[in-house]
Amino acid sequence: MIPAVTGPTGAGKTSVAAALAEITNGAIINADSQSVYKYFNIGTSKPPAAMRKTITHYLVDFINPGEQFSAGDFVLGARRAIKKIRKNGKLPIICGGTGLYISALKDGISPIPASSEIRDKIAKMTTAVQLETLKKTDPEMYASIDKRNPRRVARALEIFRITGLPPTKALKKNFIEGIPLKVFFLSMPRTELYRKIDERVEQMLEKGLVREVRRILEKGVAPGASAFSSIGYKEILEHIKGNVSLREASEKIKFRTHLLARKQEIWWRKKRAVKINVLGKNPMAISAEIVKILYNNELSSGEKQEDI
RNA sequence: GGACAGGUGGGAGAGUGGUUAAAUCCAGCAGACUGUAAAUCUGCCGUCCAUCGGGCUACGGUGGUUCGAAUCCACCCCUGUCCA
Repeated sequence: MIPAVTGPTGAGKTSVAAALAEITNGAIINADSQSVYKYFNIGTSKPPAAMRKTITHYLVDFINPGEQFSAGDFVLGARRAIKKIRKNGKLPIICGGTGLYISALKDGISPIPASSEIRDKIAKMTTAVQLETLKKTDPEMYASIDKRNPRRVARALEIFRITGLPPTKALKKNFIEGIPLKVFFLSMPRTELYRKIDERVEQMLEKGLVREVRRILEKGVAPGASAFSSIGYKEILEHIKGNVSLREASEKIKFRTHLLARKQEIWWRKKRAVKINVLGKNPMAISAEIVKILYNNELSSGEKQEDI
C-alpha cells in the first residue's frame, strides 16, 4: 500500500518522508497546496534542493504563481506520478499537509474542473440569487449545503453550469476512483507544536523571507496571485506595503500557522489515519515505525487503524 | 512636590446611571467542508448548575450617592506624559 505522511505544519513531515524514501527506495509526491508554486520557497518550507537531488520529488515547484492549482489537478498529477514511480520500481510516498488533496486521492473525486470564466459570471450574482438558482436546479443540494458559505454555493452552481446537471447527480458521474492509501498522521502535543511553529517562523525570517517576497514581486508576480494568499506571504506583503511592522507581521504569521495546524488536525480526526506520536523521536525512528506498520498490514488483512 | 491623562474580562480596546457578563478585534477551544483548502464557512469563549433557563462573582481599592453604578462623589493605591 502507498504510505501518505501528513500532519500539522511543523511536525516534521518533510524529513520523515525523506527518511522513509531512503529506507524503502521511494520517491516523494508532494501533497501540499502551496509547495506546488515556483519561487515560493522559504515560507512554504519546501523540501530543500539538496534533498531533491537525492530523492525524486513530484508535484513540487512547478506551477507559476499566478496559476490556479486544485484538488483535481493534484489527483491527476499524483496518479500519473504513482504510475511512473512504480514503473521505476520504486515506492511512491505521498507527503504533505493538505488534507483535502490526500483525501481526494484516497477516496476519489469527480472530474468536474474549475472554470474561471463561469466562476466570474457566478461571482457577479448576489449570494441570494445564487441560492435561489440552486434551489431551483438542485433542491437536494440546496438542502444540505452550507448557505452561509459563498464558496460552496458558487461551486455548486459552477458544477451545474459546466455539466448541465444538478450538482448532486453530476458529482457521481465519471467519478475518478480512489487509490488505497495508508495515512500516517504525525502528531505532537499542541503546546509543543506551537512552540516549534513559532521557532520556525523566526527561522524563515532569518533565512530571508522578506527578501524572497521582494524578489518574487520584482519578477512581476502580481500581489493578487493565488500563491500570495498563503500564510507568511500575505503578511510580509502587508509589511512591505508599510502597513505593519515586521514584528507584527511575524506575530500574525505565527498565529495563523497555529490555526492552520489545528485545521490539519481536525481534518483527520474523524477519518482513518494512523496516528504517530513524534515528540522526541528522530525522523529515522519514525520512518522505521511507519515501515513496520506498512509491512504488518500487508501481511495481515486485518485493518488496524487507530483513530486520532 | 505640582499639573494633566488614565486604570475594563488572557491581550488590545469600546462603553459615561438601568435594555451590560459588558461592543469589536486578537489569542484560545470545538467543528463543517469532494476542484480557490495555507482557502471558505460555523459554534463556544468569567464561573457554577443546567434543556429552555437559573445562580454567583466581575470593570484598581475602600467607602458613599441612588430604587439601580463599570458609569456620579470622596479618599487611597498604581501607571503614563508634562512642569518643577
